[in-house]
Amino acid sequence: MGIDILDSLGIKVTKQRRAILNVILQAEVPLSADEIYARLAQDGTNFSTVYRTLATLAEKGALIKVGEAGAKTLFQLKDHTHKHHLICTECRKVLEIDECPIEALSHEIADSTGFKITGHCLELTGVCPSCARHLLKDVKPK
Amino acid sequence: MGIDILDSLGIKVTKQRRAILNVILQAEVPLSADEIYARLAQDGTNFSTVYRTLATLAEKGALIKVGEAGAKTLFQLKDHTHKHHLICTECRKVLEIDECPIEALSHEIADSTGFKITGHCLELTGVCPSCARHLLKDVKPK
DNA sequence: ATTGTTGCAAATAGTTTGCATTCTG
DNA sequence: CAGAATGCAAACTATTTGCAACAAT
Repeated sequence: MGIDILDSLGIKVTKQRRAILNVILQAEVPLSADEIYARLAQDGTNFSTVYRTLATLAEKGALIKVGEAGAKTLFQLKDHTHKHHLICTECRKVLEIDECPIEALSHEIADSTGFKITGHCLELTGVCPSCARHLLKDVKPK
Repeated sequence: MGIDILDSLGIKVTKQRRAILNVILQAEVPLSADEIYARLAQDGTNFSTVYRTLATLAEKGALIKVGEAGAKTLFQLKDHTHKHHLICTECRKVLEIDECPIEALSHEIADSTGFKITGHCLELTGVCPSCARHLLKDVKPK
């Protein structure tokens, strides 16, 4: 599983890369490098390898980076079915959003700016219902 | 200049804060902490103070953070006139985009998810005309 | 056999923090 | 004057890199 993906990118198929890709394939949400590393612990894959593999996969276009400015980078499959995220600023829970109002916009912008548009990132932040409840009771910790 | 902003946030007006805010007010594009620090060099404002001030201003809602995941955080005024960005992946040039197709979307999403939507971030990436030209000639460096 | 990939440890980059000092309201 | 803000240096966190050993094509 995932071998075909690695193969089709024209990079060597190694045990580590398969393992990393599997973690990502099995995840329902975008993961950070250290979350991926944690789920890999038994396999004895090195942290540097995780970073290098993620960088390679992102460069080859198999993964995309998401996440807020200044926060840990999250990685997810560059999915055919294009998804955006809604992130809870309290607990960091991530929800997927279906709509993507950008495709249309991007042609327009390419024309007016001369840029070759290669990607976009749309993220909404908010407070999820469960955190909202806690915030009402407790004084906000930290 | 900018004093009224600080005042209205209910925080103390100091020389450093005024200087930092002025740099931001005068910038036409979002700036990173170190860019702000650089433009402040003569004023002898400390780097920590820059970070602390930016954090405070962002917390109070006067600034927003933008920028790609994993890259340096950029700060800009939270403008009434809501702007998004188009960033060149080669030279990091930043262009502003006028349209914001999100406002409408966010009500819809708030309803369906129960989240209280507090913000959003939309960014497009691409290659600017000038970098596109260079990429044609040179082999891409690095 | 050759070249790309990995592990390890050390280096960076960006950002945050503790504490004594200084300044604003 | 009291509490908030600053400077400085040191701590952190996330990420990257040099190099020798190793594995995939």
